Amino acid sequence: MKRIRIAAALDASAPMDAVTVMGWARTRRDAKGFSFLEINDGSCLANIQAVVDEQAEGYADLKDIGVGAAVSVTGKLVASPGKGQKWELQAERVALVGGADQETYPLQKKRHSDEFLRGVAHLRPRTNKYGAMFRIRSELAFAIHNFFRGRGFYYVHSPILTGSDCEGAGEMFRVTSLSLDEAQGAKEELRAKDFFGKDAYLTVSGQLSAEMFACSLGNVYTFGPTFRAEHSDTSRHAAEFWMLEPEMAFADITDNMNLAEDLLKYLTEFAMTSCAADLDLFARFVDKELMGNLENILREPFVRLPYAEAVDILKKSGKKFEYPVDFGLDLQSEHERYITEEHFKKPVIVYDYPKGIKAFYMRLNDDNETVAAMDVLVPRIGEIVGGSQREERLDVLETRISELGLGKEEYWWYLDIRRFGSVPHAGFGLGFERLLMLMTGVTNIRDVIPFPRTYRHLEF
RNA sequence: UCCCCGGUAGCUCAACGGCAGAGCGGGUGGCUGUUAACCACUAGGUUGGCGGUUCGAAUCCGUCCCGGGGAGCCA
Repeated sequence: MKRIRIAAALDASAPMDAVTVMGWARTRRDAKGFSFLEINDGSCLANIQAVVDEQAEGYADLKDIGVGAAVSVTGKLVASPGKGQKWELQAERVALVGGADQETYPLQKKRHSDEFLRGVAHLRPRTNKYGAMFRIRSELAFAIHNFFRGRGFYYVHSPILTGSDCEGAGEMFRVTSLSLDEAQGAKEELRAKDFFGKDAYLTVSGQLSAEMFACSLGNVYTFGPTFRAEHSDTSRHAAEFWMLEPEMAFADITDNMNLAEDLLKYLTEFAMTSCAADLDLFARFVDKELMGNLENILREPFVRLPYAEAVDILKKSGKKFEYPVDFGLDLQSEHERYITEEHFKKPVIVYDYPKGIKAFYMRLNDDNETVAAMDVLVPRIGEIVGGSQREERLDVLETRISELGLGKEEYWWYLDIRRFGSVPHAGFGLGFERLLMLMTGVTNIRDVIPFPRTYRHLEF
């Protein structure tokens, strides 16, 4: 089947003969003796308009070609006399490839609500909005690889199955090969019977793996699915999501902040230039302020704000917050939003958090009170990046582990990297879905994932 | 897990204690180089489930289910 993608056809510089387009009908407008058929094949947002007159082969099939039907049209690509499109396809032959019953096909020739489309997630990429979304998702994934490859980072495939329950980032999904019938008996017996002979989980983070490889290959990143069994039922959480986690050896928290800022600016610029047509849909129909917000990311350096100063700003704001503000307490959503949306009105990197509210592996600062952690806060999303310089001193790390009541044995390999050729290193995690929400103005994570998995929802 | 809002035709919604409606979509016919075309006709409902109050419930109450928003936790 020789065919031309619609994106290529609409981009033609001259008329063409014997062009075949295959795709799904978006709408059909009948006139006496001929019809306009709009076809989309997913290659771009735009449809191609085919003009089918009654002489064309297969004209009789046209009555069965409604919204959603798969069709093949062969003809001449000619300049369109009508308004709204440069090129159109003068059909010589039309064929119905796969019909769609108009009474039961769920998608109509009009706008649907996001809630409704979630119920037909298998069909929603056929809509303009979700087609655009998933093209942008694909493009930005490639942009991430481009960015890191261009800077000499290696892509590490961190494991998805893990035997350590100490990745330290929330509730984990347990993985077992035992059937429900076999899963009876004492814990030790079950472990012995199970596939790995020990407890197994789905990863919640690739960070620990990335640290190991940073301390070998230098600069690396992981980018893949991660899983959290939190009962978080919100528009910003999913049980399965993609996370990007770069890690750099011989790097400190400032290098880390620079990398995060460069990355966000690169991806923003990339989206605006390489996904312009698809992004425009979101700017027009989803978030009127989208382009302004994206330009705001590019325009100026991000604010770099020590946690202690953030607390001062919040205390002096005169704002009534639901949750208390004080040194040593974590910043709540409302606080982060105030700082980035109201006070600075641009991305803010908050760093040097009190050690009590951060993970054990973050590097203890000389003040003995704070750790070299950094969060990038952006308007509308809140925290998009969270990272730190890692504790590279064996004794300090061991003390932190025991302070927090964690078992040293579990971490033997993690500690080994501090035992043998330890170096300062730093990295961060970026939620890919939250990045997509930032880039498109979409406010629900379920609408930036092809088939979202959330608490109590495992459909498709 | 907690708080708030909602569930009525395929979709988006109206009716808010007294005969269940509109727009869009579907079907049929017409018309036009049309642009989410246009015009006419037409089909389509156990008002989320169960129970209660009432002469009478889509409407009030209870409960369960589902959807949305917010919070916590985080990415």
